[in-house]
Amino acid sequence: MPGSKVVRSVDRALEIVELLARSERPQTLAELSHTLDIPKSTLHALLWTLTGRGWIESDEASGRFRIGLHALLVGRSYVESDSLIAMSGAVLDQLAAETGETVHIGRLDGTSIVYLDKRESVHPLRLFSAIGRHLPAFTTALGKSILAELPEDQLEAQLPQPLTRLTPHTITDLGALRADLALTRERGYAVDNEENSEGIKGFAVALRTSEPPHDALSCAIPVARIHDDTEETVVARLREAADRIRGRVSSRAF
Amino acid sequence: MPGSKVVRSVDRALEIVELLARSERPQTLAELSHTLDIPKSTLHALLWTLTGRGWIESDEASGRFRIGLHALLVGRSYVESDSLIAMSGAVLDQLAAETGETVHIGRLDGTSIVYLDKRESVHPLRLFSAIGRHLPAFTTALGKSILAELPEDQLEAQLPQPLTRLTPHTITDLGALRADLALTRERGYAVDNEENSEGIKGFAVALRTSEPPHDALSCAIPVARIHDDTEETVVARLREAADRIRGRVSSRAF
DNA sequence: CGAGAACGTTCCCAAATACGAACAAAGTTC
DNA sequence: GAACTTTGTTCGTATTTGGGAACGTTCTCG
Repeated sequence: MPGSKVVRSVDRALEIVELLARSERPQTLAELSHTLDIPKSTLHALLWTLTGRGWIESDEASGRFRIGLHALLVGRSYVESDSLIAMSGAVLDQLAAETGETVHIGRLDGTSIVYLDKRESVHPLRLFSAIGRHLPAFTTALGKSILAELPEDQLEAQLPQPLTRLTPHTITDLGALRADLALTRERGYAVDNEENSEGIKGFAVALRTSEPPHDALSCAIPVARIHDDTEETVVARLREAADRIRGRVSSRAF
Repeated sequence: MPGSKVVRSVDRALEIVELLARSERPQTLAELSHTLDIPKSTLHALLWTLTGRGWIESDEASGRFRIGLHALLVGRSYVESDSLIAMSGAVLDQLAAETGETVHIGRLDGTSIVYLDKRESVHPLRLFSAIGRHLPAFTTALGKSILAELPEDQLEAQLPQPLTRLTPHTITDLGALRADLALTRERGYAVDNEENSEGIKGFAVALRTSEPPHDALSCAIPVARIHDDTEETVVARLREAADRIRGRVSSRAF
C-alpha cells in the first residue's frame, strides 16, 4: 500500500459524480460549487471533462447537470464481476418467493451497508431501498449481522461517531449496541426493530464466505405483517438461503 | 457549451474505470499502463486515488485492480433518475411475458446502442447482453430503428467508418445500409438478420418520445424459434408496447 | 537454485492544473 | 423596466501534477 498521494482533480471529479448520483434533482454549477466547496472556475473544467466522456449530462436549457449514460455501464459491471452476487441471484429469487417479502443482499463498506441486490415484496406496502445506496450499518439487520462477527478491535472502526438517530428505536448508546451485537452473535442472526425505518422490521444472517464476513442476507417486513411465528420462519429461510449461497461460492475471485 | 478544455488526469481516471468495467479479469498496473498508454508512475497516483474512493479495488495479494463498490451506486442512479426507463419497466415485463423472448430497451449514444434495461427469455438458449454495454448501432435492430428516423445529415455522424463486420450477415456497404434504413423507415420497424450475432434475429421499433428519437424497444429471437408468423406477431406486440410507453412518458424530465 | 525479466514504487523537474478576480449574461425584484 | 442578484465563463499565474529514469522486489524459466 503506497503513500497517500491523492490526485485532487480526480478526487473531486469522483465527488461530483457521486453527488449527482445521490441527488434527486439535477444540479447547477453554482449549487455544486457551494455543496462541494470547489471554485466555480475549477468546477467548470471538471464538469466539461465529465460531460465529454458521457459520465454526466447537461441540459442545454436549464444548465443543470445530472448523471450520464456511461455511469450505467460501470455500475452493472461490479455486480456482474462479483461471483458472490452472480451466484446469489437464484437464491434471492427463491427466498423472495418463499417469504413474499423484500429480501436484500448487502455488503459492509466502512461504517455503511451497501445493498448489492434485492427482490421486492409482492405486497403493496414496500420498503424503500435502492441498490448501491449506503445506510448506517448499525441501524440495519444486514449491518448488525456482520458487525456482530467482527473482532472487538475492528468493530470500533466500523461504527460512526456518534451513533446518529434515524428513528425513535435506533440504538444510539454504544453499550446497548454492544449488548445487541453480543445477542446477535449468540443466536446467529440480527434483528432490526424499526431502528432504520419506522414500521419496518428486519432479520439478517451473515454470509460466512470470508473471515470476518462482509456480506449478509436480509428480509425486511412491515410490522403490520409480523405475526407470532414470523421471526422463526423467516430466520429459518434466511439460514437455508445463506447455506445455499455458501455452497455455491468458493471465495471471492480476483 | 464551453471550449474543449479537458482535465487530463480526470479523463484518464475515467478511462481506467471504464476499462476495468469492460474487463473480464482484474488488471495489473503494468497491463493498464500498456493498454491505456499511461506511464506507470502516473497510473500509480491515479489508481491510488480511485482506490481511496472505493471506485476500484485492489487485491493485496495479486496486485490486480477491479471495479469497486462505489461504482455500483452511480450506475443504478442513472436508471432510477430517467423517467423513460422507470416508466417502461412494467411494459417490458408485459412484453417479455407476451413474447417469451429476450426484450431490450436501448438508447443511441454516438455510433453505439446502449442497453438500458432488459428482460431475459424464459427459453434456455439466450442472447448474451448486458445492461450498459455498447454495441455498434448499425448492426442491431434497436440501432437501425433509431438511425432510420434521423435526418440525412445527422446519420453520417452516427455511423462508424468503416462499417466493421461482426458476422457474415453484417451490412458493411454504406449504400446497402441506407437502403435497409429506408425500408425500415417505410415499414416502421427494423430487422436484424443475424447482423450482430449469428443465430439471433432481432426486431425493433423506435420510441418516438423525442424528435428525432434516441430510444427503441426490441425483441431478440434465436433463428431456431423463428416461424412464418413470428415477425408479424412480435412486431405487433412491440408496437403496442411502444405506444404504452409513449402514453406513460411525458418527456425526459430535467 | 541462479540469472533474467517484469513489476511496483520513488524522485525531481517540466508541464499541466487550480483558483481569485473580473466579466458577461440571465433571472429576479420592486 | 431598471437596478440588483445570481449564474456561467474567461484569463493569467502560483501551485500541483505528470513522466522519464532509476531502484528494490517479486516472478519466471532454465
